[in-house]
Amino acid sequence: MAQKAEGQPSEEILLLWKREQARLKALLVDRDTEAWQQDPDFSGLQRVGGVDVSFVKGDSVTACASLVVLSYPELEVVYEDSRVISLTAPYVSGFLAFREAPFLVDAVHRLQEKEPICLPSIVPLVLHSPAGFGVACHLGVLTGLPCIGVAKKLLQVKGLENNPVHKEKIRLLQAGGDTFPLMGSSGTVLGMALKSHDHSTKPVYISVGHKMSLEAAVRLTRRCCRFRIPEPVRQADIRSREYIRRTLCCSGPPAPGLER
DNA sequence: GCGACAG
DNA sequence: ATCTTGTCGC
Repeated sequence: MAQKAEGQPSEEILLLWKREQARLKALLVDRDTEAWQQDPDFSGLQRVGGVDVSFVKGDSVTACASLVVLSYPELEVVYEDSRVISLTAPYVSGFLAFREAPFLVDAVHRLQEKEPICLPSIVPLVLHSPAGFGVACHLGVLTGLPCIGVAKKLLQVKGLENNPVHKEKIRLLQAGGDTFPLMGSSGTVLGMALKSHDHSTKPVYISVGHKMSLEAAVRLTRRCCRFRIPEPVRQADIRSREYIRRTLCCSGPPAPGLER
């Protein structure tokens, strides 16, 4: 039975989701497992991936999921898989993976059968996610690929708050590469705020995904940044958006400037 | 005057 | 997520 893509999920579904998260969490590997992660320059790493899902304006069901693969360290797109999808689960903060991950897993599987060459051995997948057990962990465990969680905003959970103290820490970040830990109320480090390049006001929030330490995740993310948003995720975002524009152009109000 | 909370 | 223009600065 499919869930509705809008509204709140029933308590029953929510319970199932929590159990599934707990099940997957037991399979999570939060340390470095690949040889290239030990190298200061990540030599040996040849591909990095990015995923994103873009939406149609007044539609909470129709979207476009994109998976891109970039060469490393050049950061040029060498593969793209974009397609229109129909979401079945609603968005619930903390459970984003149940809405988006199934389609991302599909894309990874298509990559594996269509372009096995693209992931010689390792494709670390960069994407958005928070601290805890977000999309990066979820996707990582389900695909077995190393993943990194990258979020544009702080997920306010487990004591994390975008309060004046937090804002002050952001203000104190000097140069690209500077970081500060995201300390949860339990005293655990849930992630890192990273100033992704010299001239960005807002940091990016890095959290462990799968098969990679937080330290390596931050270092690699930093190396994937041409602008504030890591290039793999940025390309996935641009391309999924563009795909929607070209494919579903007849929806929504007329574009500004084209009224007459 | 609205509303704050990954996408 | 999405709706949105110009503008200031490197």
